[in-house]
Formats: sequence, structure tokens, C-alpha cells
Amino acid sequence: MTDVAPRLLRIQEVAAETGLTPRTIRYYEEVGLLAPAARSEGAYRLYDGEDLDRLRFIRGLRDDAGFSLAEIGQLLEDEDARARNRDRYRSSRDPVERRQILTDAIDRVDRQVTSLRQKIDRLEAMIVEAEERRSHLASHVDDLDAGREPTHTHDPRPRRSASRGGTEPRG
Amino acid sequence: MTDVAPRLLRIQEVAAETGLTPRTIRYYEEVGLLAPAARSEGAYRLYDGEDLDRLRFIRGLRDDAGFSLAEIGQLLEDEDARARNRDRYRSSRDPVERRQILTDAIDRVDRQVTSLRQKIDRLEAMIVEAEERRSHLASHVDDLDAGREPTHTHDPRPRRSASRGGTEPRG
DNA sequence: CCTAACCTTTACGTGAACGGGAAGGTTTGG
DNA sequence: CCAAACCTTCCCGTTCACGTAAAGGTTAGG
Repeated sequence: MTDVAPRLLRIQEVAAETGLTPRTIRYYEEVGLLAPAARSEGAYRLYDGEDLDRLRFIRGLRDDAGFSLAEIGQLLEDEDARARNRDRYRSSRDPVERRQILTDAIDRVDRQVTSLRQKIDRLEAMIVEAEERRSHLASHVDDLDAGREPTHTHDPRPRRSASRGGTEPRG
Repeated sequence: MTDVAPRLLRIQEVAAETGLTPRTIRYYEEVGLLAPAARSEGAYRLYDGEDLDRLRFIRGLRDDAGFSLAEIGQLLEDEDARARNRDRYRSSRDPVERRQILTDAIDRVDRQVTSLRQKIDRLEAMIVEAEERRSHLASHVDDLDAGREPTHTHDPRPRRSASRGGTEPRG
């Protein structure tokens, strides 16, 4: 096996690489989100490429998705459980047990997906509302451009049932 | 005038109605997210239906979307600007100005949508990853059920193995 | 008019998610 | 071998988003 010595990074380099601060990275370790791949002889934290991936993943969940560290921890715990089950799977010879391990893993993934999709659904509902307003506005612009009188459609206080405006929702 | 005096609610009723606490509602006022529609003679806060809508909207952004109150404030400021512009629009007679007001409003809505869509994209990317893993697992289950050898398809993205190592968080 | 239930403001407390500094050990180039 | 530049573990400080309690005013029912 061609062993390409995987260069390990110290915390400041990791910080520069991930856009986090050393303090934040240590804090994430403190709350159990990730442990460095290794420690130097003098106890320096040393991180590998997977650690970087994981930290970028965490940052994405935090900044982009707006998850709390607790929620992120839950998602990552599932990841870890997956990894552990992979080991169990490898060391198992019994097809029945193997099948059980696999279906358990699938169940966990499904729960993750469900959790994520719920959040997406909520966000999309908000987008729909926004785009209803947008098409309403756009139709007024169309009226103006056509020299027409404003149609003066009553503001849809009642939620749903927006009669589609003439313009297509962008996107 | 058929003035069907819209019942105003006191803070505890609003809390029950929105699932927030009185403290939280006062706090949201403190940070400028909403002001009660009125005050009683003795300075009791009194809320109307729109206040309820707004509070539910805030709660949705907070719980479902995971926005910070600062971000929510930004989105609501846009909402307020929209409302003010509506007034400006009504009082304007110049089609050019009216068009400008409308397109400004559309721009704001688009920014809201963009902000929401970014979050969705991030979440969807995570779902894609999860479903890749799922189908991978499912194919192994199929192999087992068919009595085949595990195909051992290499995992597309090498991920970290269980990061244990950290026995105690802190000592 | 009384009083219980509600409300007010003020203010200190709390958990999450870090920031920042002190005191001291580790690495590395010269 | 030595000093600068990192790093370590405490540990206290801060902001956000409220919780909670105190001290007192308001409202509705009897």
C-alpha cells in the first residue's frame, strides 16, 4: 500500500482552513462534536482531512441551516453510530445479524432525512407566501406597464387561495 | 358605522394563543420586533389579530427556520418597509413613482426568498448525501436477501471512522 | 369598596456559544 | 541550546434569548 503520510494540521491551521477560531474548535471538542485525529507528544491537537470535512460540515449546519450545536450533535451522533455499525457489520458473519444492522442503519438515515425534510417544508411554505406577495406586486407592475388602472386586488389577509397573478414565480 | 370592535387581547391570552410566554413577548417588544396594537388606561399591553399573526410568523422563523432574532428583525423590517411603501403607493399618483415603489418591494421579497432558499439548498444537499448512503445500504440488504456476496461497492466518499478517543470530556 | 388575578417595570439569573487572558508547556529555526 | 511562536488547560467575561422573582399598579367580580 502506498502510504502517503497524511499531513496532520495544528489547530490554527485548521482554523484558517475552516473559517472557525481555535477557541471554537476546542469548544466543539468540549461539547463532543469532534475529537482531533491525534495528539502530538506534547499534547498538541492534530487534525486530518476528515476532521476538516467534519468541521466544515458543522459550520454549514450552524451557519447555513441554523441548527443549534445540540441539533448538530444529534446528527453527528447518528453519523458516528453509522460508523460503529459499519465495524460491527464487518466483524459479523451471520447474515441475519448483518441484515438487522443494515436495516437499523437505514432507519436512522430515514429519520435524519425526515427531520431535514420537515425543516425544508416549513421554509418552503414561507417561500410560497413570499412569492404570492411577489406575484401580486408583479401583476400591479404589469398593469402600470400596460397603462391600465391598478386592479386593486384586495390584500390577501386570509392565507391560502391566492389567485395566480399573470406573472410566473421566479425560480 | 358598524364598528364591530375587534376584541383586544392581554398578554397572557396572546401567550396561550401563540405558544410563547409573556416574558418572550415583552422581550420581542424590547428588541423592536413588535409593539402591541394598544395600551389600556392602566398601561396593559393590548394585542389585535395582526399582532397574533406577526408573533406566529416570528415564532415560525425562530423555531422552524432557525433564524436569530436579529435576522428575524431584518425580515420584519422589510415587511414594515413593505407596509409603509404600500401607503406611499396609495398616496402616489405618478405611475413612474408607483412602478419604482412596486419594484423596490419586489426586490425585498426576492431577498427574503433568496435567504430562505439558501437554507433550503444546504438542507437538500444534506438529504442527497443521506439518500446516497441509504441506497448504498439498501443494495447490501438486497444482496443479503438474494443470498449473494456483499458487492462491497466502495463508498463514494471516504468518511471518518468513529472518533471516539475522547474518554472524558473534561477532568 | 375589596380582593384575587392580572398586569407593570426593574433587575438579576441562566444556558448556549463562544472571546480573551493568564500561567505554563512544546516545537522549531538558528 | 535558546527564544519566538505555537500550543495546553484553567477560568472569567460577554452576547443572546429569555426565566424568574420583587415591588407595586390595574381590572373584574362579588
